[in-house]
Amino acid sequence: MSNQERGNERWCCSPVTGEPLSAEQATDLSAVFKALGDPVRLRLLSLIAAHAGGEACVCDLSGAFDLSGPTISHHLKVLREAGAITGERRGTWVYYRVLPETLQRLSAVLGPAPAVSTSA
Amino acid sequence: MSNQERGNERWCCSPVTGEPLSAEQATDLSAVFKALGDPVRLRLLSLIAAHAGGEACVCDLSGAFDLSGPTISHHLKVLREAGAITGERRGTWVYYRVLPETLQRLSAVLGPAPAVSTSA
DNA sequence: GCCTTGGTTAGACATCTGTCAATGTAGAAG
DNA sequence: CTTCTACATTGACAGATGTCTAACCAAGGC
Repeated sequence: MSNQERGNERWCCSPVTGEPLSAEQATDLSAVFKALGDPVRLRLLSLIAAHAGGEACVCDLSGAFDLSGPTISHHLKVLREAGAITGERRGTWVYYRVLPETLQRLSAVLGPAPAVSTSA
Repeated sequence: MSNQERGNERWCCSPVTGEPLSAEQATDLSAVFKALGDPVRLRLLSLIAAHAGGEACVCDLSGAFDLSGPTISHHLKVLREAGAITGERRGTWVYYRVLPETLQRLSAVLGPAPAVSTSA
């Protein structure tokens, strides 16, 4: 089996308790987990997600950390490249927002996830 | 690790879309995400979870990788220390199994929570 | 006792990662 | 055009991480 293309095979999958991940699926998913595997990035993500309007500019975020601007910028880039967030420039500021489908994918893999409404 | 004050404060939390994680929660959770942030470990986890009986010995696992025994052992240790799996020796073999509550905790944080109230 | 098999531990080493200071860029405001 | 603010990129560096080989421990079987 497993003639996986970038379709469902590779991106969506039953929980790990179902059948084992292929090497490709694991590589793919672990890249996102890795991005979340840093306290700063995980907090950045949650700050963005929880911010009013579902988006936040860097200026809203950097105040929560004792880190330099470039470091925050670096972490945001990692999250962006992992597909966890997107950034859009509006005027002087850059607004970030979460990409829910990426997080849902992880959630689905991890577990018996709370019954999600909108089908698979 | 083990006995942290398991008041819901630190261990359980609403999805990131709810309210931002505290620094401690983020540190705690990111450690587990980090453990899953490696293709080999993620596949190990899924192989264990999907194995018959919910457990697998190292001999069942190492065949799936082009890695030395010690390397597999190292990854299993990382997963164990992150609280994702446990290992138990029975006779000659060591059997590993998944700790579902850890995975569920991650899933809960990531999850868009069943459409409760879309307050934001 | 002595091997053999299954697995972990200990070092060693190259690569990756998080951080910062310095510099660069995009837009707004004089 | 110049300058200021908001962010990003570059380059450097210490520390973490993944991998290996070699050595070690545990359980059986001879």
